[in-house]
Amino acid sequence: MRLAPAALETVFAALSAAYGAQGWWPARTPFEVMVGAVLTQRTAWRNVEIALLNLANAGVLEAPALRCLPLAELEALVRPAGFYRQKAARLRRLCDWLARHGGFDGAAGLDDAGLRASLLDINGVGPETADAILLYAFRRRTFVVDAYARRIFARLGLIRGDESYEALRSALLQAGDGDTARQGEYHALLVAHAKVACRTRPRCQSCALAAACPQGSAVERAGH
DNA sequence: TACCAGGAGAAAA
DNA sequence: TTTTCTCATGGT
Repeated sequence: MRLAPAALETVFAALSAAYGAQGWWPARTPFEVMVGAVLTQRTAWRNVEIALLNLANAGVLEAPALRCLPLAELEALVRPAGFYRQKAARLRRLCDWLARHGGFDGAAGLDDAGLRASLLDINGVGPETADAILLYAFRRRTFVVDAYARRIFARLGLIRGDESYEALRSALLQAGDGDTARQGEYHALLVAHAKVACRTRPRCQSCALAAACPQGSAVERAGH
């Protein structure tokens, strides 16, 4: 599939004007990015924040400390983020992976494709989690195709919405010529927009993309 | 009260 | 190979 670069640019410009600079990802360290990426799987970010605060207060928001923590204690700390048994095990495997690769700096020695493949090899790290980690922790160029991106681009009529993850990622990468910082900003703007306006039940009256969106005009025509 | 939230992997068909 | 099921808490 193909996407028109101009369409992506229009969306970026409108969202950028509406929401301003996002400065993502909300984390202080690359490791915190990685932990947040796992914890936010199918989970609202506010619940992730509670779990992250628990980890920080326990002094285990760094890989070596978290790796040594008994699993039951880790489960208790990440419980507010939901799916806590799975996520504790996934965080543990992520720490094991870091240790195997000589820490963050060691892993950063891998090239883009090698790093992505290696991350995807971790049980519990799928394509979206891997891309979030690649983009925001390792600053590699990729596109995070999350539920928000899928929903917004589908409502705009730019995609069908049921395409495979890889098909969308490659189309979005090809259409966007931005550098890593811009890719990160793009995804952050999509998240902001999905939370404010393009929610599950869209609030089209306050939508910065309404002019370009079939959904928005449909709502307008219906008199909402 | 029911629904929803930035997935991923295993099991079943 | 594709679809369905499971994992779970907390806010609206």
